[in-house]
Amino acid sequence: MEQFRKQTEYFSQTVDTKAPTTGMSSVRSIAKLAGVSITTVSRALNNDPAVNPKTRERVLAIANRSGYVATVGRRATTNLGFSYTGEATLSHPFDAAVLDGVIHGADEQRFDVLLTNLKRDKRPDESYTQFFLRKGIRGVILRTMQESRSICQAIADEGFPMIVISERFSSPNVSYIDGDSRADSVRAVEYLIALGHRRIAFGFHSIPDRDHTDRFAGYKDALEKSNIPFDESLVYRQRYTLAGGATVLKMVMTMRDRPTAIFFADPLLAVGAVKQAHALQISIPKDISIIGFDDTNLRYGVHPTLTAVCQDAAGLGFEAAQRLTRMLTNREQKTFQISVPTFFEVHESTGAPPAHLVESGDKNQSAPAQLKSAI
Amino acid sequence: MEQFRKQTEYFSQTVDTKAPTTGMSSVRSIAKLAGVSITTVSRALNNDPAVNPKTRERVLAIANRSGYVATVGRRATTNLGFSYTGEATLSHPFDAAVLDGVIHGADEQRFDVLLTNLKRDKRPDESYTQFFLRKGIRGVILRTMQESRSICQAIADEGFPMIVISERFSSPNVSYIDGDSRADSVRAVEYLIALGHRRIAFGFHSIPDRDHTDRFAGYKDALEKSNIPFDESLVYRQRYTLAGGATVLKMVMTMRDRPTAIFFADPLLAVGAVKQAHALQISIPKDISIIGFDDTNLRYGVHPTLTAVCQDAAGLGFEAAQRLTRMLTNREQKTFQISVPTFFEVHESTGAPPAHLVESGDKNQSAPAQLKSAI
DNA sequence: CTGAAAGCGCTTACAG
DNA sequence: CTGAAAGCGCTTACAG
Repeated sequence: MEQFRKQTEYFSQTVDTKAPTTGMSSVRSIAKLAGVSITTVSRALNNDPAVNPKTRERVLAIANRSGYVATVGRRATTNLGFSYTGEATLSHPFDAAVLDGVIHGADEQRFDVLLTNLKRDKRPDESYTQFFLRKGIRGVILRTMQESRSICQAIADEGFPMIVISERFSSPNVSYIDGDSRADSVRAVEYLIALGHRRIAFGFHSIPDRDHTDRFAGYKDALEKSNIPFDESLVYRQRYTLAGGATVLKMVMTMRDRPTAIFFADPLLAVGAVKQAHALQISIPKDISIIGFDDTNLRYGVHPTLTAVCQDAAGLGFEAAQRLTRMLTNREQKTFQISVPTFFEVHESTGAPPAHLVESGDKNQSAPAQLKSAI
Repeated sequence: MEQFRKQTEYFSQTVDTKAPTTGMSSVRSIAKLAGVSITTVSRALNNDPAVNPKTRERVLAIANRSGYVATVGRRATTNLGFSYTGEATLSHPFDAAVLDGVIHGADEQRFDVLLTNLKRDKRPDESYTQFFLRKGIRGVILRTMQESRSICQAIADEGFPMIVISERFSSPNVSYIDGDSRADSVRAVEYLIALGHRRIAFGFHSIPDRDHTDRFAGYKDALEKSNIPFDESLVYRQRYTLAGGATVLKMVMTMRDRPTAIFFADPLLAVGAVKQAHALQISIPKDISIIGFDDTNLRYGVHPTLTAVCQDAAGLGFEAAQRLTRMLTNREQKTFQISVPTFFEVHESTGAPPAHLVESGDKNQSAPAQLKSAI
């Protein structure tokens, strides 16, 4: 498929951690390597509480390293897992696009995609490896949030083949692929500043994740670089819905000394704000400029077409699935840490601020000192 | 989840075809029932060409009837399949919403959802039952198009647990759940007629499926009921994209004797048309009325909010998955044939036609005789 | 085209 | 907490 061609990688590092193993892994081969009986291997794989924790750990580590695979009948499974470490957010366009990409990325090596619920099904006493083996999953693609990042780390530590989508990890053993939106967030806000905006609101969703944290940081960076004091009252946290975006717009427009531009870190918020502006007969960009974020092509669905920081969510899913399944097929173990830069597109939702709202004097002048001290 | 509460069924019939079976099904129990050895059962399940086709068929039928389930290790699989009989269209909002519903519907009975590619993986010589067993799938939810409907029939004929989403079948052994949009399509077009519209265009996507065929039929019904001659030149087939909708709008607006309203059978087409209208500074509904179709909540994402025929795609997926997994858990076999009516919502994209484009004379008068004879 | 029997991979009483 | 051995469910030469 055209849309899933390989992306150029700008910030990519690949670490070989193990040579490919040879031969098929079985309870027998694991038993030999672990120096235990096949009985113990079976028990360890099935989480029999009788097994010594140390033994269990050793067996599972060898199982992962040797590429042990559950069988349906006598055949090796070909399931690629797709799991959330926290709440599933599949109704969000980002996730729908990622999954679409994952399915196509799994195509080449003829893997099927199994959607599993870690939260629902993982027994508290079993390891992640045991859980995935039980589901016939050979490798897993993970979606995570800040508060459940440790689960990704734990899965990687067990040595189970995995890759996280849209988070970053400093531990070299955790594979991930993410879109790096911070630089373009800076660029987006600087673009607004260059157009003459000084009071710029920021809207993001209320679930803490790395993407939104990055974009928030980019927003603050840009303000700081232009000596515009950061104003907490211009920051809006909302649920990622159209209603959330509409709320931000309504609040912004009714503020005293209102902002002349809004940068949204979430596609649905941006679309909801545009919609609300139409309803209130507020003209974009004449009355207010809006920059959105777009994981797919929602920016083209509204009028005016949104100036937006964009990433190809389907591409991230495709890349993750293709790399992981190739790794599984070639029986090798690598770690991928890939950051794909976003791109910034200027369309029609941004322009100069309304004349009557611009402070008099030099546009490049920094905000007055009393504003700074107010923070 | 609030959004996945059980829907009221208006047109539902449930047919009991078999009493629940008792005990676990195995090669041994199937062998006994089929009067063959376990060797032959194993061969039949694995599609060994040596097996007599009649024997194979008998064995597979018994396997389905007795609820034979592949095992991972020694455990029964809990995979609910989600498959397309033709091209996958997961990037469409309808499919994304359906899948979201399926996942939540599978939750109650703790099933996982396995996305498989029939086209890619089914070997030409194996039966559907064999294919699904090989994947560890216990029941399958199918998405289909007109030209691959026969695959759904074939799967049902084999006796494999299944349910089709969004098609209808007359054979009593094929389970389905669909949204019935014909009546509301009539209502939508009649609403336009009541507002004074006479030249009403129809836009739908180019992939022949039952939903769109229904809506087209509803469109024609409504015209006929009001004695408005059907005009093929007002029918637009487009790919289900924003660009497709934009094209329809541009073509409609440049027609001689142009339509004053458009009824779209696809959400993306409708959104694309609204967007294009803004770009051309065409006012909705002052210059043209638009009625869309909405599987999710896209109608709220554009301005003006779209008057639309709506269905809850996620609800269809939820219902299908919940019924199928309950059936599998209770080891019973039933057929479901359920039609959930759509609903028609009047919002802001519809109004009276522009005065200068309305034919003089009584609005309720039928079209001139010479137009009728032109068909 | 079919089956009895050996075999494979895994699990599970039983024994220690 | 562990293992030898029996057993389970399925597959696969081998024989006919």
